[in-house]
Amino acid sequence: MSTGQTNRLTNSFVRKLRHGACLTAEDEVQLVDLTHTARQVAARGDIVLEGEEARGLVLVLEGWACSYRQLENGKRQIVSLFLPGDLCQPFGILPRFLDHSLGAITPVTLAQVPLPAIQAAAQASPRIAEALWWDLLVAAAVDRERVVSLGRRSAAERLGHLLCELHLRLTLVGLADETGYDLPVTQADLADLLGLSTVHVNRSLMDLRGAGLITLKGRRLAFRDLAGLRAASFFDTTYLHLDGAKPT
Amino acid sequence: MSTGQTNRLTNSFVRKLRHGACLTAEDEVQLVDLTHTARQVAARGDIVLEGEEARGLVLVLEGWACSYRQLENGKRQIVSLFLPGDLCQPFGILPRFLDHSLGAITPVTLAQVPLPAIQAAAQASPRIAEALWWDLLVAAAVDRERVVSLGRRSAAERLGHLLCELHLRLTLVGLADETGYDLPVTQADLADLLGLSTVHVNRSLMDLRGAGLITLKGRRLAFRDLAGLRAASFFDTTYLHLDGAKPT
DNA sequence: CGGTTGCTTGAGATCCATCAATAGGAGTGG
DNA sequence: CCACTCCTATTGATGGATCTCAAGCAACCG
Repeated sequence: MSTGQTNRLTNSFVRKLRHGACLTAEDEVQLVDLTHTARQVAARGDIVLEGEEARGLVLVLEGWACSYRQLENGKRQIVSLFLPGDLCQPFGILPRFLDHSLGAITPVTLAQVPLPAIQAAAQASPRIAEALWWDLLVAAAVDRERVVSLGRRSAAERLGHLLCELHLRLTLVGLADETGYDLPVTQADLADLLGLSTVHVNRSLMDLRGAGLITLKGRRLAFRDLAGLRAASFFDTTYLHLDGAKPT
Repeated sequence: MSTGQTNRLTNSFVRKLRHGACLTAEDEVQLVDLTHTARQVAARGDIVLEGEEARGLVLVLEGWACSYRQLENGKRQIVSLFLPGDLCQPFGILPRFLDHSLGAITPVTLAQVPLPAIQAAAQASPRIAEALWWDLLVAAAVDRERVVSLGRRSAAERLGHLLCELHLRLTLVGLADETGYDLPVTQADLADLLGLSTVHVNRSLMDLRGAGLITLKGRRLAFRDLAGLRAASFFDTTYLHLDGAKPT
C-alpha cells in the first residue's frame, strides 16, 4: 500500500495513460474497471512462461516485472522492463503462445485484462483508444532505445541511459522525483537487461559514483548531477513522446 | 519489375498479410487500394529524417529499407530492417516527430498510407484488422529477437540468426526459397544492424563460410547447410507466430 | 583509366567476460 | 541472541572477443 495506492478511482495504469490523451472521468472509470481481477506474484516468481498460451493481457499495477528469454547456453536476456502502469503486450491481439517469459522482479500486483474488454473500451472511447496507442508508441520507443544501447553504447553509457529512462518512466506514474527513485533490482538483473556481466555492471556503477553523478545505497538511487548523467549517457529527454502529454 | 511484381491485384503487402488472416478477395482489394500513392527512393536515400513529422505510414512495396539512429559519436545503429511488404510504423497512431530516421538500403518503392485510410480499412473488415495486428506482433517478435542477439549472442551467432530470420521473412513474400535469397546489403550495413564492426562482420562471415554453412557471392546468399546454420545460431523457426498463418 | 566503394587480411589495443575470493546483510532456526 | 547460510555487492587477476588502425585488392563507373 505504500508504493502505489490502488483504489476504485485511479491506479498506475490510469495515471500513465493520462499522459497520452485527455481522458474524461468516465474514461478513467472504464479503465479502472478493466483492472479489477488483481493477482499477486511474489518477487522472482513466474507470471507466464515461454511457450504458454496467453490467457489475457497482463497489466502491472504495482511492482516491477520483466519479459525475458532464457538462452540455450544458460544466459538470460531481459527484453523489456515493466513498471507500474505498464501493459506487457500490445492491446489488440493475443499470440497463440509466448516467445518469451514474463517474470516478477519485486512482488507485483497484476491485472489480467481480457482482450475483448480492452477492445470494447477502445471502441467506446476515442480518447481511450488514443491513450492506448500512445502507450504502445512509447513502449516501442523504449525498446528501440534498448537496441541502440546494446548495439552501440559502452557499458557506462548503457547504465546511465537506463537510469535516466527509468527516471522518466517512473515520474509518469508518480514514483520518482528530481532527487531519485527506488531501484529494486539486483546488479544481476541490470546485467541481464544491459547485456553485461554482473561484475562489469558493478564496475560501471562505481564509475558513475566516482564521477559524482549518482548515489546508490540499498535500493535507493539518488541523482547527484542529473544533467551530467544525461550528458554522459547521451540521453534525449524528448524520446518518450511526452509532448503529446496532457499533464494533470 | 523483376524483384516483385506490383499490379492492381496484389503486392508484397497483401502477400505478407495473407499469412496473418484469412483475407477475402474484397479485403485484398481494399489493401491494395491503400498503396496507390507510390514513391521511389534511390539506394541510400533518405525516406524520413529523425525529428521530422510523420505525414503518413510508410509502407515498403519493393526493395529494402531500415530505421536507424545516428549517434553523437558518429556510430550508427540500425534498429529495424524493412523488407517488401513491411509497414515501418504501428498502424494506429502517428508520432508528433520521429525518434529515428528511415532510410533506403536498395532502391525502394514506397507507399505513403494515410492513417485514416488504414484505420477505416481495419474498421470495415475484422480480417484486415486481424492481419494488421498479426503483422505488428511479428514485427515486435523480430525486434525482441534483435535485443536478445545484441545482448547475449556472439558475433557469428548474431549473423547466422539474422540470415535465418531474413530467410523466413523473405519466404513470406515469395522472395526466398530453400536454396537462399538475394542479400542486397553491404557488410557495413550488417555491422550497423548487428552492433559490430565491419571488420568483424567480415571475419564472422568467413567463419560461417569456413564451417560449410553458407555461400555468399555477389549479392546472393546460398545455404549449404540450413539446418546446421539454424542449429549454430540457435534459431527457433516458430518465433514468427506463423502457426496462425493461412498459407495460400 | 583514375577514383570510388566494398571486401579482405594483419597486428595491436581495449573493453568486457570469466574465474576466484572476500565481505556485508538479511533471514532462519536453534 | 547467536550461529549459520544464502544472497548480493565488491575487488583482483587473467584471458578472450571484438575494435581500431592500416594496407592491399577487386569491381565498378564515369
